This record gives sequence, structure tokens and C-alpha cells, in this order.
Amino acid sequence: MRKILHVDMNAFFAAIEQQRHPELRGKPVVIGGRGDPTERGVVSTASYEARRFGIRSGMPLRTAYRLCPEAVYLPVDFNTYAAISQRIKAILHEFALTCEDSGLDEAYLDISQREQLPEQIAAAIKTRIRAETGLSCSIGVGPNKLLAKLASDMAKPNGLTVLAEGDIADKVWPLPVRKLLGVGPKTEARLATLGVTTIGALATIPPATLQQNFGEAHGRYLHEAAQGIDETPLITVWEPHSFGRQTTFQKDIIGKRVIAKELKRLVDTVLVDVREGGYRARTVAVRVRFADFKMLSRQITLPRPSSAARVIARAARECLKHIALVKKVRLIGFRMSGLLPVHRKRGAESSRVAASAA
DNA sequence: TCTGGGGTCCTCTTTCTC
DNA sequence: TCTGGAGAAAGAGGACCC
Repeated sequence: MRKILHVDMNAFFAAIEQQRHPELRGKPVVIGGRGDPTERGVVSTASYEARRFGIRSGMPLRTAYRLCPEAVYLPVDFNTYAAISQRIKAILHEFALTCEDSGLDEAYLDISQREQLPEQIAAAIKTRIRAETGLSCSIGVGPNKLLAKLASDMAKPNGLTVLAEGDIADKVWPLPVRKLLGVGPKTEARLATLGVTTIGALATIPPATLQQNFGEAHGRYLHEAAQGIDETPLITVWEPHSFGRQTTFQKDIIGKRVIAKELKRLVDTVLVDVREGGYRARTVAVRVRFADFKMLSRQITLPRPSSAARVIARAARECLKHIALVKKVRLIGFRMSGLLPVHRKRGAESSRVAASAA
């Protein structure tokens, strides 16, 4: 039986700002975009004081401002949060050799080999993080990642919850399906049409029905997740699959030249990331979101992997050519995937010549 | 009227190759 | 030269996560 911890920092970005600006403690603080609630952008994190006004992550900043104009709105200071995240991850690594990063503010730890009780280890982690950063976290303990994550979510902020396999019927099944990782608004709505709103109800649906409705992989996942089954290992080494950037214009724009200019800027930025990562890419993709929120994407696979500015820029322009820019554009994005480390010799690649963008 | 950015993974369809 | 099938790869889009 594995022993997995899920560590989740509480309102991470907002807590950091309240920590370094003591005058913000006890006040509603909203982190998002460039910190201007009259601009386009969404809430990254809201302090618990702000959440009392109904402000949530992912909410448009303008909506948050309407709910609580007196809140303090701050831009995302990614570099500072990343530095503090690194300090926390270093602490976690002292407690477990096997540690999976899951964003800046979350991590899974495998403590199966430790003799100590998981609750004792979790309590020690909370004390260390608090002493070294002044921040609090919630920790969930379970026999797998799925249950550990559900557990950490059960007591926030600053909680410590243990979920054993024997607790599934009592503590997990009454929860709404939305609590399961991988169940977003769309899946939740589709499950509701099957009469399923709780994890317990999901557990009674035959796997074949779920696979019919949600596809083979997702159907199987839903069935197993509802029973608390999760064999997935912790991922300790991560290689990027793609690099990309996208930007939302403050005002919807129309005009190929402006869009092409912005695309060129994105291409240059992504190329820096790809080269600094030591990669070349086989596939480039351009996506456009129109004012009506409809999204179109076009991609091209290159004859051979490249990080040459001229090659990539030409491919990006080619993709853009295949998108009819007849409506106002709200967002443009550019992504490079099919990454290959620069030092790796070609050979395993397909000799297929680039397909055209459909 | 509003809905970010940087990612991953999956599914379905189309295209290519043998 | 044409046709058809199978399998792989590419392309497009959707859903989700932090």
C-alpha cells in the first residue's frame, strides 16, 4: 500500500503578497493580469477575505471588481512566486525522495518507505513551511494521488486530512463529481444528464456506459476514479512537449497587418524559449480566437525539426494565411511542438514531407 | 457584457503510404 | 493504371489543470 501526500499551498499568490505587505493582511486581495481590474484579465488567486465576496480563480477581473471594488488588485509577480515555490519544494524534498511538482503551489510526495505515521510527517512539513516562509498549506494523505488530492481539498485552509480506502463510501461518495480531477464543467453537465451528480452515483454507472459517453480512456478513468482507484505513479522527471505564447488584445482588432505583427512578436518570444530549452521543433501552430470566442487553429509539420527564425516565421505566416481573418480578433497564439533536443541526431523521424495546413 | 496564459491529453477526421 | 483496405501520422478541436 502506497502512502501519498498532496501538499497544496493556501491561496498561494495572495498569501505571498500578504506576507510581504503586512498592511494587506486581513484584507481582500486579488491577484491577476496586470493588476488593473478595468483591463481584460482573470483572477489568478483571491485571498480568503476576497473569496467571501464571491471572487474565485478564473473569474474576469472586471467581474471581481464589480463584486468587491475595495479589494486590493495586484499583478501576478511570477518570478517572486516561483522563487518561493522553489524554497518550498526544497523543503518537501527533505521529506521524500519521490516528489512530483504539480504547478507552483502543489506537489505530491511518496512517503511509502518512511516508518513514521503520515500524519506526523505531514504535521512536520506544515511546521517547516510555516517557519521558513510564513505560509500555510493544506495536506491530504491517501493511498494514491487521487485520494490524497481529494483529501487536501477537504480541509482548507491549513488542514490535514487522511483518506483511507475504507473511507471512500463515507467520505468520498457524497462529494459532487466536480471534485474529481478531470471533471470540469462540460463533463459535470454531461454526467448530470445521466442523473449523476455525486461521486457515489458515478460509481454505480457501468464502465461500458461511461466509455460510450466519454470515450474509452476518459470513461475508464471516471469509472476507476469513482471507486478511488488510481495507480498512476508520481512523475518526477518532466520534459516539455511544447512551448507557446498567446496574447489577448485589450480591444478586439481587425486587420491582417496588426495581427501578423503580433504573431511575429510571439514567434520571436517562443523561439527564445525553444532555443534556451535546447530544442528544435517539428510542428508549428497558430491559433486565433475571434470576438465571438470561436477559436481556429492551423498547424504545419516541417520537413525537419528546426529552430531557425526564418523557417519558423515562414511556417507561422503560412498557418496564418489559412485562417480567414474576416471577424474581429481577440486573441492570437503561437506554439511549437514535436520537440527534439538539439544534440540528438535525426533518424527516428519520419521522412514524410510537410503536410499542408488544411 | 464578460470570459488569461501556458500547458497536457484525448478524440475524431483527414491524409498519406504501402 | 486504377482501386481499395489497413495502419500511421497529421490536423483540428475540445476539455481540463494550475
